[in-house]
Amino acid sequence: MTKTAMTRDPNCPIRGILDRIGDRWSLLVLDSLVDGRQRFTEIKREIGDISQRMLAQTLRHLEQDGFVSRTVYPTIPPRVDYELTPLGESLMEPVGALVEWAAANRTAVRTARENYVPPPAQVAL
Amino acid sequence: MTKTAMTRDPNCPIRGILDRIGDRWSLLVLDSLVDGRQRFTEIKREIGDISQRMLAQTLRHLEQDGFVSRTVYPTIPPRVDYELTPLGESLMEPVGALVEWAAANRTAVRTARENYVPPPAQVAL
DNA sequence: CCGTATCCATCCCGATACTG
DNA sequence: CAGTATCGGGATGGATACGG
Repeated sequence: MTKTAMTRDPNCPIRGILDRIGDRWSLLVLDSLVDGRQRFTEIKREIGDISQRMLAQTLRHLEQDGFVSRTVYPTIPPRVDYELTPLGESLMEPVGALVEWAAANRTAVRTARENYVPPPAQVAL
Repeated sequence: MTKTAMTRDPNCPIRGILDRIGDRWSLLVLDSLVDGRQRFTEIKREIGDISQRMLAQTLRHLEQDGFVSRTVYPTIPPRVDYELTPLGESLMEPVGALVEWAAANRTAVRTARENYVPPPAQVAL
Protein backbone atom coordinates (compact mmCIF):
# COMPACT_ATOMS: atom_id res chain seq x y z
CA MET A 1 0.00 0.00 0.00
CA THR A 2 0.94 3.62 -0.23
CA LYS A 3 0.73 6.59 2.01
CA THR A 4 -2.68 6.97 3.57
CA ALA A 5 -4.89 10.00 3.53
CA MET A 6 -4.01 10.98 7.07
CA THR A 7 -2.53 14.38 7.61
CA ARG A 8 -0.55 16.03 10.37
CA ASP A 9 -3.41 18.38 10.97
CA PRO A 10 -4.74 17.64 14.46
CA ASN A 11 -8.18 18.57 13.13
CA CYS A 12 -7.89 16.08 10.28
CA PRO A 13 -11.41 14.69 9.79
CA ILE A 14 -10.04 11.22 9.26
CA ARG A 15 -8.34 11.23 12.59
CA GLY A 16 -11.58 12.54 14.01
CA ILE A 17 -13.29 9.36 12.87
CA LEU A 18 -10.53 6.98 13.89
CA ASP A 19 -10.31 8.57 17.31
CA ARG A 20 -13.95 7.84 17.88
CA ILE A 21 -13.98 4.19 16.90
CA GLY A 22 -10.58 3.75 18.49
CA ASP A 23 -11.86 4.28 22.00
CA ARG A 24 -12.36 1.56 24.54
CA TRP A 25 -15.89 0.48 23.69
CA SER A 26 -17.12 1.66 20.28
CA LEU A 27 -15.99 -1.37 18.30
CA LEU A 28 -17.50 -3.75 20.83
CA VAL A 29 -20.82 -1.94 20.74
CA LEU A 30 -20.87 -1.83 16.95
CA ASP A 31 -19.99 -5.51 16.88
CA SER A 32 -22.92 -6.40 19.10
CA LEU A 33 -25.24 -4.61 16.65
CA VAL A 34 -23.96 -6.37 13.54
CA ASP A 35 -26.49 -9.18 13.91
CA GLY A 36 -29.43 -6.83 14.17
CA ARG A 37 -31.14 -4.33 16.42
CA GLN A 38 -30.69 -4.65 20.13
CA ARG A 39 -31.98 -2.88 23.18
CA PHE A 40 -29.85 -1.18 25.78
CA THR A 41 -29.76 -3.98 28.32
CA GLU A 42 -29.06 -6.63 25.71
CA ILE A 43 -25.97 -4.79 24.52
CA LYS A 44 -24.84 -4.32 28.07
CA ARG A 45 -25.28 -7.99 28.91
CA GLU A 46 -23.48 -9.10 25.77
CA ILE A 47 -20.43 -6.94 26.37
CA GLY A 48 -20.46 -7.74 30.03
CA ASP A 49 -17.87 -5.49 31.56
CA ILE A 50 -19.12 -2.15 30.27
CA SER A 51 -20.71 0.23 32.73
CA GLN A 52 -24.12 1.77 32.17
CA ARG A 53 -22.47 5.15 31.97
CA MET A 54 -19.99 4.18 29.25
CA LEU A 55 -22.57 2.31 27.21
CA ALA A 56 -24.86 5.31 27.16
CA GLN A 57 -22.02 7.65 26.30
CA THR A 58 -20.68 5.38 23.56
CA LEU A 59 -24.12 5.00 22.02
CA ARG A 60 -24.55 8.79 21.97
CA HIS A 61 -21.27 9.19 20.13
CA LEU A 62 -22.09 6.47 17.61
CA GLU A 63 -25.48 8.06 17.10
CA GLN A 64 -23.91 11.47 16.65
CA ASP A 65 -21.54 10.13 14.00
CA GLY A 66 -24.44 8.58 12.14
CA PHE A 67 -23.41 4.96 12.70
CA VAL A 68 -26.30 3.97 14.95
CA SER A 69 -29.96 4.91 15.09
CA ARG A 70 -32.08 5.05 18.24
CA THR A 71 -35.74 4.13 18.50
CA VAL A 72 -37.83 4.80 21.59
CA TYR A 73 -41.05 2.96 22.43
CA PRO A 74 -43.10 5.04 24.87
CA THR A 75 -44.14 2.05 26.95
CA ILE A 76 -43.83 1.21 30.61
CA PRO A 77 -41.24 0.04 31.25
CA PRO A 78 -39.47 2.01 28.51
CA ARG A 79 -37.86 0.21 25.61
CA VAL A 80 -35.10 1.65 23.42
CA ASP A 81 -33.71 -0.11 20.39
CA TYR A 82 -30.38 0.57 18.73
CA GLU A 83 -29.54 -0.40 15.20
CA LEU A 84 -26.77 0.10 12.68
CA THR A 85 -27.49 2.68 10.01
CA PRO A 86 -26.40 2.01 6.43
CA LEU A 87 -23.37 4.18 7.17
CA GLY A 88 -22.63 2.08 10.23
CA GLU A 89 -22.97 -1.12 8.25
CA SER A 90 -20.58 0.12 5.62
CA LEU A 91 -18.12 1.09 8.34
CA MET A 92 -18.17 -2.45 9.66
CA GLU A 93 -16.64 -3.78 6.44
CA PRO A 94 -13.16 -2.29 6.87
CA VAL A 95 -13.47 -2.69 10.62
CA GLY A 96 -14.25 -6.37 10.14
CA ALA A 97 -11.20 -6.74 7.92
CA LEU A 98 -9.03 -5.23 10.62
CA VAL A 99 -10.47 -7.48 13.28
CA GLU A 100 -9.91 -10.49 11.07
CA TRP A 101 -6.32 -9.44 10.58
CA ALA A 102 -5.92 -9.20 14.33
CA ALA A 103 -7.42 -12.65 14.77
CA ALA A 104 -5.23 -14.17 12.08
CA ASN A 105 -2.05 -12.58 13.42
CA ARG A 106 -2.60 -12.73 17.14
CA THR A 107 -0.01 -15.46 17.54
CA ALA A 108 2.66 -13.50 15.70
CA VAL A 109 1.99 -10.45 17.86
CA ARG A 110 1.96 -12.44 21.07
CA THR A 111 5.26 -14.07 20.13
CA ALA A 112 6.81 -10.70 19.28
CA ARG A 113 5.71 -9.30 22.63
CA GLU A 114 7.11 -12.22 24.57
CA ASN A 115 10.45 -12.15 22.79
CA TYR A 116 10.89 -8.41 22.93
CA VAL A 117 13.98 -7.07 24.67
CA PRO A 118 14.07 -3.32 25.20
CA PRO A 119 17.05 -1.59 23.59
CA PRO A 120 19.90 -0.52 25.87
CA ALA A 121 19.70 3.06 26.99
CA GLN A 122 22.68 3.92 24.85
CA VAL A 123 24.99 2.32 22.34
CA ALA A 124 28.59 1.70 23.31
CA LEU A 125 30.96 3.15 20.74
CA MET B 1 -20.52 -8.97 7.32
CA THR B 2 -21.17 -11.13 10.32
CA LYS B 3 -20.19 -11.04 13.93
CA THR B 4 -16.50 -10.39 14.38
CA ALA B 5 -14.04 -12.43 16.34
CA MET B 6 -14.05 -10.04 19.28
CA THR B 7 -15.00 -11.42 22.63
CA ARG B 8 -16.13 -9.95 25.90
CA ASP B 9 -12.96 -11.17 27.52
CA PRO B 10 -11.02 -8.06 28.57
CA ASN B 11 -7.86 -10.06 27.88
CA CYS B 12 -9.01 -10.87 24.35
CA PRO B 13 -5.84 -10.80 22.22
CA ILE B 14 -7.67 -9.05 19.42
CA ARG B 15 -8.61 -6.19 21.67
CA GLY B 16 -5.02 -6.20 22.82
CA ILE B 17 -3.94 -5.42 19.28
CA LEU B 18 -6.65 -2.89 18.53
CA ASP B 19 -5.98 -1.08 21.78
CA ARG B 20 -2.39 -0.58 20.77
CA ILE B 21 -2.96 0.82 17.32
CA GLY B 22 -5.96 2.74 18.59
CA ASP B 23 -3.88 5.08 20.68
CA ARG B 24 -3.19 8.67 19.82
CA TRP B 25 -0.09 8.24 17.66
CA SER B 26 0.49 4.67 16.45
CA LEU B 27 -1.37 4.98 13.18
CA LEU B 28 0.34 8.24 12.33
CA VAL B 29 3.76 6.74 13.01
CA LEU B 30 2.99 3.62 10.99
CA ASP B 31 1.71 5.82 8.19
CA SER B 32 4.92 7.79 8.06
CA LEU B 33 6.83 4.53 7.60
CA VAL B 34 4.81 3.06 4.72
CA ASP B 35 6.99 4.83 2.16
CA GLY B 36 10.17 3.35 3.57
CA ARG B 37 12.58 3.56 6.47
CA GLN B 38 12.89 6.79 8.34
CA ARG B 39 15.00 8.06 11.16
CA PHE B 40 13.67 9.37 14.44
CA THR B 41 13.84 13.06 13.64
CA GLU B 42 12.28 12.61 10.20
CA ILE B 43 9.25 10.92 11.69
CA LYS B 44 8.96 13.61 14.29
CA ARG B 45 9.15 16.39 11.73
CA GLU B 46 6.60 14.70 9.48
CA ILE B 47 4.01 14.27 12.23
CA GLY B 48 4.75 17.68 13.60
CA ASP B 49 2.82 17.86 16.83
CA ILE B 50 4.14 14.73 18.53
CA SER B 51 6.49 15.13 21.47
CA GLN B 52 9.86 13.44 21.62
CA ARG B 53 8.61 11.45 24.57
CA MET B 54 5.51 10.11 22.85
CA LEU B 55 7.34 9.28 19.64
CA ALA B 56 9.93 7.23 21.51
CA GLN B 57 7.23 5.48 23.54
CA THR B 58 5.08 4.76 20.50
CA LEU B 59 8.04 3.35 18.57
CA ARG B 60 8.88 1.04 21.49
CA HIS B 61 5.34 -0.30 21.51
CA LEU B 62 5.29 -0.84 17.75
CA GLU B 63 8.65 -2.53 18.01
CA GLN B 64 7.42 -4.73 20.82
CA ASP B 65 4.40 -5.82 18.80
CA GLY B 66 6.66 -6.72 15.88
CA PHE B 67 5.35 -4.03 13.52
CA VAL B 68 8.52 -1.96 13.35
CA SER B 69 12.22 -2.79 13.38
CA ARG B 70 14.94 -0.56 14.78
CA THR B 71 18.46 -0.18 13.43
CA VAL B 72 21.18 1.71 15.26
CA TYR B 73 24.26 3.14 13.59
CA PRO B 74 26.99 3.69 16.18
CA THR B 75 28.10 6.98 14.72
CA ILE B 76 28.44 10.44 16.16
CA PRO B 77 25.94 11.91 16.14
CA PRO B 78 23.90 8.70 16.54
CA ARG B 79 21.53 7.62 13.81
CA VAL B 80 18.55 5.30 14.33
CA ASP B 81 16.38 4.03 11.52
CA TYR B 82 12.88 2.64 11.84
CA GLU B 83 11.22 0.44 9.28
CA LEU B 84 8.04 -1.58 8.88
CA THR B 85 8.49 -5.31 9.32
CA PRO B 86 6.60 -7.71 7.01
CA LEU B 87 4.06 -8.03 9.83
CA GLY B 88 3.76 -4.26 10.01
CA GLU B 89 3.32 -4.01 6.24
CA SER B 90 0.58 -6.59 6.30
CA LEU B 91 -1.14 -4.72 9.12
CA MET B 92 -1.20 -1.59 6.98
CA GLU B 93 -3.49 -3.25 4.44
CA PRO B 94 -6.62 -3.39 6.61
CA VAL B 95 -5.58 -0.17 8.31
CA GLY B 96 -5.30 1.49 4.93
CA ALA B 97 -8.76 0.24 4.01
CA LEU B 98 -10.17 1.75 7.16
CA VAL B 99 -8.45 5.06 6.54
CA GLU B 100 -9.76 5.08 2.99
CA TRP B 101 -13.25 4.48 4.31
CA ALA B 102 -12.84 7.40 6.67
CA ALA B 103 -11.65 9.60 3.83
CA ALA B 104 -14.50 8.57 1.56
CA ASN B 105 -17.15 9.06 4.24
CA ARG B 106 -15.85 12.08 6.08
CA THR B 107 -18.55 14.29 4.63
CA ALA B 108 -21.33 11.96 5.77
CA VAL B 109 -19.91 11.84 9.27
CA ARG B 110 -19.40 15.57 9.46
CA THR B 111 -22.97 16.15 8.31
CA ALA B 112 -24.29 13.67 10.88
CA ARG B 113 -22.36 15.40 13.64
CA GLU B 114 -23.60 18.82 12.67
CA ASN B 115 -27.22 17.72 12.44
CA TYR B 116 -27.23 15.69 15.62
CA VAL B 117 -29.68 16.66 18.32
CA PRO B 118 -29.25 14.91 21.67
CA PRO B 119 -32.31 12.93 22.79
CA PRO B 120 -34.47 14.47 25.51
CA ALA B 121 -33.71 13.28 29.00
CA GLN B 122 -37.00 11.45 29.12
CA VAL B 123 -39.92 10.65 26.88
CA ALA B 124 -43.26 12.25 27.69
CA LEU B 125 -46.02 9.65 27.90
C1' DC C 1 20.82 13.12 17.33
C1' DC C 2 18.32 10.17 20.15
C1' DG C 3 16.70 9.34 23.66
C1' DT C 4 15.22 9.00 29.34
C1' DA C 5 13.42 11.09 33.83
C1' DT C 6 10.44 13.91 36.14
C1' DC C 7 6.61 16.69 37.00
C1' DC C 8 2.06 17.97 36.17
C1' DA C 9 -2.57 18.93 33.84
C1' DT C 10 -6.09 16.62 31.69
C1' DC C 11 -9.10 13.06 30.36
C1' DC C 12 -11.07 8.64 30.63
C1' DC C 13 -13.68 5.63 32.90
C1' DG C 14 -15.60 2.84 36.82
C1' DA C 15 -18.51 3.03 40.97
C1' DT C 16 -22.31 4.67 43.04
C1' DA C 17 -26.55 6.92 43.71
C1' DC C 18 -30.61 8.76 41.88
C1' DT C 19 -34.82 9.57 38.42
C1' DG C 20 -38.79 9.12 34.91
C1' DC D 1 -35.78 -0.36 31.77
C1' DA D 2 -32.97 3.26 30.42
C1' DG D 3 -30.84 6.46 31.49
C1' DT D 4 -28.30 11.07 34.18
C1' DA D 5 -25.25 13.26 38.02
C1' DT D 6 -21.39 13.27 40.71
C1' DC D 7 -17.07 11.83 42.53
C1' DG D 8 -12.46 10.08 42.44
C1' DG D 9 -8.45 7.07 40.96
C1' DG D 10 -5.59 5.90 37.25
C1' DA D 11 -3.94 6.32 32.76
C1' DT D 12 -2.54 9.47 29.07
C1' DG D 13 0.18 12.73 27.27
C1' DG D 14 2.60 17.55 27.14
C1' DA D 15 6.63 20.39 28.83
C1' DT D 16 10.92 20.55 30.43
C1' DA D 17 15.43 19.19 31.78
C1' DC D 18 19.07 16.22 31.34
C1' DG D 19 22.44 12.41 29.36
C1' DG D 20 25.17 9.12 25.98
